[in-house]
Amino acid sequence: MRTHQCGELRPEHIGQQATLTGWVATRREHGEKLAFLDIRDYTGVTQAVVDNAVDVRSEYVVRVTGTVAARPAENVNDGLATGGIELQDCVVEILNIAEPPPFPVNERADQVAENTRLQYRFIDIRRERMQRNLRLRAAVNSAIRTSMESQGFVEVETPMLVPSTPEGAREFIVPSRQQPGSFYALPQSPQLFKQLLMVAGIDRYYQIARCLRDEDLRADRQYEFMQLDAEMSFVDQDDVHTAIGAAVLAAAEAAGKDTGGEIVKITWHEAMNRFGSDKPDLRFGMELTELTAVFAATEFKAFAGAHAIKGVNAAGKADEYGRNKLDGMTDKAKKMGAKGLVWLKVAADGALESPVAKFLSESEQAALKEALAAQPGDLLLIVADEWATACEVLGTCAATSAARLSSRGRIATCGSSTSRCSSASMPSAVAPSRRITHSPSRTPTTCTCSKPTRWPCAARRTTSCSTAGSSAPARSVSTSTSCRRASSPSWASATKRRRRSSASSSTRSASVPRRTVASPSVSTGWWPSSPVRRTSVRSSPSRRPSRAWTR
RNA sequence: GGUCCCGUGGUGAAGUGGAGUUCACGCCGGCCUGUCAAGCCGGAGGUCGCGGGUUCGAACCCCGUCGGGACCGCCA
Repeated sequence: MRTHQCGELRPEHIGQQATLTGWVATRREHGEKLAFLDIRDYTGVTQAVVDNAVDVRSEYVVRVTGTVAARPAENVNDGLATGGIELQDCVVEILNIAEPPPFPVNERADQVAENTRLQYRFIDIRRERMQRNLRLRAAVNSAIRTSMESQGFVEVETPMLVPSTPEGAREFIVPSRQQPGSFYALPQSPQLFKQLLMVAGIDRYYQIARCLRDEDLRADRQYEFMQLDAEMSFVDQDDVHTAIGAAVLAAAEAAGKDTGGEIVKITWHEAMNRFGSDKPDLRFGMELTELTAVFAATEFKAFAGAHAIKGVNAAGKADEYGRNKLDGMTDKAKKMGAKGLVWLKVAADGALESPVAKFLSESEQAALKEALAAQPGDLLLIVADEWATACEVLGTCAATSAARLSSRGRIATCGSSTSRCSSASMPSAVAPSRRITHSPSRTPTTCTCSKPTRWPCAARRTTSCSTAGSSAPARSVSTSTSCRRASSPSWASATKRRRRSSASSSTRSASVPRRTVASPSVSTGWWPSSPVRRTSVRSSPSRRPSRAWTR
């Protein structure tokens, strides 16, 4: 059908006959006879010079046979990988005609409403960027698999149709045809099964698992996402870090990132202490400074007797932050549980400008400036509170102002890790075109895709380590590869939730009224599933009111 | 469940009470033999989401409704 692909031909092919297949990306006509056609496939475009009248339009699918020729020196296109050559004496065969596309099949489509792009997904994916994203995703997944397998992990797929699992999120449910009134749940994560695998002696399990959570959407949140899920037997914490770290590095390298070959380890305590966050962004250095000693003997009531006093220097930000912004930041700090937020601006003469400056002695002001390495134009932020509160609040302030800098390009961020990437995958999360009423007359097959799958930007790493009850000592890790929100619950709160959740799971699993009648034989692999009669879609009744699913 | 924002040719935008809905890209036709987002000339394409109201007059204001989006609640 073809001898080469559209991004393949180079000057070394000059003189050869070549046949290309692809889509007509653009057509530039000169008179009745001469036309330049850009033929596109996923590898790139090649210019074909057609000097016989052929009526081809945008997005026609064609096969072009011609001779690879050097372009005249003045017509070489350096912006194109194939720009040194062109196909001449072409015979064009139209394989399929096409209507004009509803939006341009190039980077301009980034401006087009997402719903329109989703409606014509087959056109959208023709675009270079979308092709690249899909292939990037495949490369990352492949690198993860290779890494995990080289470390002795066994890929095991767990079922999609399962009984309800006791986790925090609402589950998608699937009605049972055989047993009306009973439902399967779609897994929020493969949590339960992997521990059984450890008990069963698999030793090392992994899976790039699809997780489904029926929670309300956000711009960067989706109904379904993928997560690297793993479980290991007979290991300690370092073994887990090493194994998963290798996979994360492999994934980053597959994405073309320079990793330095190492993941820096710091303890949670150190992360909180230095950055006020359990997910610190090490790209900017706004570290928190311990100021408790500076104000040990202070008469300023807000500082006296505080468990911890932490400060951060937002260098050069004094002018940027007016009273309004500072008040807003103070409000935010209070909402986070702090008693207040002290700010001080360093004036040109080095004096501290602040509502509270008069309460601080000369020596305290001097020590403060020294501790924070304050220079004129700097904005100093201080929180005196419980240690955790002080750290967390200041960490948030620092991250906010750093993000503000980043968005203005004043901090170099590593590309895609902060920018929102366009959707790369097929629209996997299908949403009903209108509200599902769960009436028998309306079936989900009428659904249209309304929500894209947005694929990894900042991969949020949720690393959970838990030992599996009566099994061999095991460690589990889930590394989410989807864009969950950066403001998602902290490690501490997540842990609390997990404990609550798992505490309820033991009682819950007994209290869920499972049907013991002959279960439909669902061959999802190795685990027999059976539908469960549901009166609540919530898996954790202690946290939310039951909700009848009978509407 | 809540708050806010947006619906104008195929696409993206402008127009916020009064002249003929405007512009760019795309599309169709003509001219054009070295373009590469080709160029020049001409043309077609609109229920201004829908319904009601206010007004001499509504794309514009009000009410309702449908659709979309952002955020909060929610979400390992």
